[in-house]
Amino acid sequence: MDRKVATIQDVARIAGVSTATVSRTLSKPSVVARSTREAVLDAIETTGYRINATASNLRRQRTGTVIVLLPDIANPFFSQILAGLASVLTPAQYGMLIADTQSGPDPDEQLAHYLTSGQADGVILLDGTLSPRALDIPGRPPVVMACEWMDTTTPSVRVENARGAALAVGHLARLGHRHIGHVTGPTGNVLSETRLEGFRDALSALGLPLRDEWVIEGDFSMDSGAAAARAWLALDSRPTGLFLSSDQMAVGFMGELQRRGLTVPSDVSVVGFDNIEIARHLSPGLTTVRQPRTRIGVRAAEMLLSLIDTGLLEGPTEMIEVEFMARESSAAPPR
Amino acid sequence: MDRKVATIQDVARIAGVSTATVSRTLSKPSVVARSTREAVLDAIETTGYRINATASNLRRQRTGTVIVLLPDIANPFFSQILAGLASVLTPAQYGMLIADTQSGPDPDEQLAHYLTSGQADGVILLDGTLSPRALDIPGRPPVVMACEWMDTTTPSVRVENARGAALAVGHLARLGHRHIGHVTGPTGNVLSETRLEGFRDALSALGLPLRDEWVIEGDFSMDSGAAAARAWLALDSRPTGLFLSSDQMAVGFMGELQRRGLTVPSDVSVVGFDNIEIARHLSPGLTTVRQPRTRIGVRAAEMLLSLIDTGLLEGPTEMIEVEFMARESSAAPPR
DNA sequence: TCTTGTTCTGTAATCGTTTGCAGGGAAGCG
DNA sequence: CGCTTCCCTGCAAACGATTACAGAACAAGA
Repeated sequence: MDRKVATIQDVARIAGVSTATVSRTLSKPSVVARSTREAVLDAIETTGYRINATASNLRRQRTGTVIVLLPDIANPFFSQILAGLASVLTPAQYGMLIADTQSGPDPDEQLAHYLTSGQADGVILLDGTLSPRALDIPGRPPVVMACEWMDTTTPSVRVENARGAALAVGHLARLGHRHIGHVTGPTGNVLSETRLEGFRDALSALGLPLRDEWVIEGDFSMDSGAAAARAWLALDSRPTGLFLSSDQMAVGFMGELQRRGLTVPSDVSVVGFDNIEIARHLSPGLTTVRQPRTRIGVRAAEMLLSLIDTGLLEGPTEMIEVEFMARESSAAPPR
Repeated sequence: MDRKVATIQDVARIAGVSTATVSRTLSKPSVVARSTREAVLDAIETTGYRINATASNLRRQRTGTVIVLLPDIANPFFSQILAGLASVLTPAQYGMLIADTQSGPDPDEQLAHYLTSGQADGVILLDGTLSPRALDIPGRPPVVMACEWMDTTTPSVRVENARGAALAVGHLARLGHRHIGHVTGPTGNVLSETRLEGFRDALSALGLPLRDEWVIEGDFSMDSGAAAARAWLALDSRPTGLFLSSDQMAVGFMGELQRRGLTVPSDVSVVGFDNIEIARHLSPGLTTVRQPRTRIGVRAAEMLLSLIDTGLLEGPTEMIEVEFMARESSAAPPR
């Protein structure tokens, strides 16, 4: 009976045609005569034939797979980007192979492995800390970076990080804050650097003071946000408004302050970055800069597909707009 | 030069042996003579040869891929399970293909598609709402369910959901609560049902009353938690302690109450389920039931690999322990 | 010397598709 | 009626590996 899965040969035999015709019926139906096409489709129906992707890929010299390399699968920030990627790749018949750069030994090595192994038609790279030299492989499949980036030549999808920082600073300034601080992401990360720069530029454009001790180092995590809260408390002169480079840090920051009996925004105004889902469910709701993460994924996937199919691209980098979300965690400074 | 990627033929030619020998050098080195082995390895080195996975898989009638089917990629709850899966599958040379059951049209159809398409050597199923009939496919690859489950025959990894509920109820009762309510997950979901049942059983075991209106329907999301807060506020007689079937709902619940000026745990004690990262960063810290999600992923992957390799399994289901985490969101009821 | 066994290697078939090429037949045209 | 053109279809060669089988070389034992 069904002891074996049907192959194209079985279909061909039953339909009384050659395997070539069956294949063509599936790939370009327009070139086969209507009557044969129907016979073939009937035979496919009765046999329950499903095309063997491995064989097809071997013959067509492709893999039907794109690899998504991210620094940390467990970080929920990426899950929505994955959703965006999947929404484009799945309909285009590409599978998404997910790999974690942190789990293996050497991340650069791992990238090189995937680029040379021929296991993928393309790579989506979400980790900007790899070295650009790792991409120096002749004949490698196309690579698109998303969120983070490494250089100006590799195609990438980014958000307006500097503008987001400026929006945050402008908002705090408009509320009356003159002493504004910042909690950064990890050093060396392009996002951290770009947002910090945007923060600095916005301050000086507004003629506001910037003290070194008002820039507290974090690493995007909730824990580092809680640590930043303790650092802020320990300051002699505390900024009244704070822009944190990620919502996760803002959550940790506010939580730590509240557990110590302080109140946001009465004691300090807080602005985050990302607009993760929880931002509007917190109390107070977290003022933040929205990054359309699904859209980032969608655009990155579209760019990659275009590179795979045509090898061409309109522009090397695509900039995605951010949007400011004012909520209750920011208010006028205490007098 | 490097215009083409080297094949096993190139290696064979350079090493002066047949392709069979090259293949053997790679798969079982012990059967080839030491001198030839070294010559082959040298040739591999100079050509930069990498085995073509597609061709190898075609010949060996496997795919080197397992498919992970989950209800919603964007849900951060799953990302840590994915991390656990990856930590086992990647070292075992399996790729992880991620697919979303909600994105496509008919989830059952989608599962059937993956089971018959021969695109995977195994399937990890994280969605228990599919119909068990969808697994009724002769010769299908092995399937392991994780977190949720559908029947007693399909291998699965679960946590002690009923016990978790009992721990939550016991904790509240010990604090002095006599009126305890519950916010459920979506109806039809096994986790919702099992936790609800555990909740009911625990109440009656303790001789505590259960009113129907104290069971509020949710769907695991933060939004539904906020909605539950409004429903709780609208009750004539409100339970003083509440067990919510997910931390996300607890977050939404507490946030909504706090924004309306109420205080947790003074006005109501809250216990969640999952112990997501944010639980300990909230203010007050969220009392909850910990599910070791990485471990769930690890065990599910190990079971699947064992099924793929040997077709055997020790037991059909594996139960993972939960752990109660008392924090500040629960306290003695208001007098 | 002949037989037997061991160890290593090569030949060639095979996995299930896709696709360039060529041929058969019908239709159109002069 | 002959020639060209156009559809449609089949033949057969790939794609790049794995592996059953057989054969070669050599050593050891009788």
